[in-house]
Amino acid sequence: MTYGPFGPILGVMAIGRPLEFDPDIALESAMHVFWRQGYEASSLQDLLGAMGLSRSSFYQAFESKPALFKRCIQFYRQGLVDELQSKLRKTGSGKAFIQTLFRDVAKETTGPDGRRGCLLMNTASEFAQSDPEIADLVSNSIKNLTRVFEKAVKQGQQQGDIPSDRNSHVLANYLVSSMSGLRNMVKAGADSKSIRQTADIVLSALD
Amino acid sequence: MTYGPFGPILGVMAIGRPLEFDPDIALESAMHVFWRQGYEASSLQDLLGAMGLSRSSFYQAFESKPALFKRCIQFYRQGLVDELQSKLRKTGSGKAFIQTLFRDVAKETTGPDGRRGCLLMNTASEFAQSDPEIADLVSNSIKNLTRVFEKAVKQGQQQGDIPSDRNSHVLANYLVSSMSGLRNMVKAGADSKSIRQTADIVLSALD
DNA sequence: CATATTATGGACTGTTTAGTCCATAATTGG
DNA sequence: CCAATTATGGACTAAACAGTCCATAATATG
Repeated sequence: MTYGPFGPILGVMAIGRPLEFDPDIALESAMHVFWRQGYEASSLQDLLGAMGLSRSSFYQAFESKPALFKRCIQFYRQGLVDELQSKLRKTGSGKAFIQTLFRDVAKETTGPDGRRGCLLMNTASEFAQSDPEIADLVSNSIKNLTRVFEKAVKQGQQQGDIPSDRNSHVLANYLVSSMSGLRNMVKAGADSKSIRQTADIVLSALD
Repeated sequence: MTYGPFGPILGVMAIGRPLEFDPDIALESAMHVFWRQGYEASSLQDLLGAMGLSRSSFYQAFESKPALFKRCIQFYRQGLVDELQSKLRKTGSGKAFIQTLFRDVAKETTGPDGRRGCLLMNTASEFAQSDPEIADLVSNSIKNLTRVFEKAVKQGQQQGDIPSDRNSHVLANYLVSSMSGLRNMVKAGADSKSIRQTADIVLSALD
């Protein structure tokens, strides 16, 4: 019994011809296309090119363009939340974690991956409430994200770096909103210096 | 000599068959479509329907879809800046003007025109820097907008309502960024109460 | 080696897209 | 009333769009 490059899963060998691509890598490639260009501006051809798939393989594996997009959002959310939680753990200080996060937005003005914002906020902007399923997906993802910020705020309060009389949930909402605004300023063409200055004012709410 | 409904301008009677529509009203109708749906999601058919024009009349008067969009952005910017300046004048207090503006975002969660954000920020989000002409248009429009905020901040400082040791330009950038974030939270589905709470934290930077 | 099953490549489809063209209508000026 | 000019309606076009279909390839199992 031989094993294909992407099987077996849980010891169950798939029957029939094996996939010639890694679905997770293809999904991630598609995510980057949507992240850079948005949903409407990403054609199936763009996506197939980035994923390295033929139409047949794509439709067999991902059902449709909207279905792919929804999976991309979940994939993005998962990666983002994991990354933030890991950073928070490593940093130790709740306040320092938040400060670094906001100050680093100034770095997003350069490079090939600069000025692409956050996929969740980009999607909120593109769809607003026009598609209920996507609205739900975005809303829930942002709630997840907010929970990480809230955790960081509470940690900062316990560590004596953030005033304890503040409502951590409200502060977390404020941070998410501010991050969204900051990143949209980057998209609008703001330079690194003004982003950094704005970030510092945002952060002054934690003092 | 008779006068058509939209002529003459400056006493010059146009030769040939007169327009059957008001170009400014048509432009405004198109603007609302782009505002609600974004550029890519607005088909020519959507636009023609809203403007009440045939294809021929449209292309004769507005050249192309991208050309129309650019005019819509300028139209929006003009209206927005005029409206804000008028409000600032009427309010008298620079700080109160800013406070009202931010607190009123909470009202944007309801009604048919709710959750559509700001056309300029929506466009920044949709295009980022992918189209140089649009990037320029958005960047300049935001600068205009920022100038109004800066004026309000300076006024507030002269009136003793905002600390004078703060850089008014940096504060203005912060306010524009925060407004963008707040409105994107509205698009993401945030409720009126949390928007109001976030707005109040944003405004605490003026104390 | 045969059969069952799934994956793949490429051709194909119907729809929608932005944009063009032309015959006709409505106006001004002579 | 006629010529010049501009506007309009509607048919038309070529390209792009998302999605389908089918013949063939590659694997596992018996």
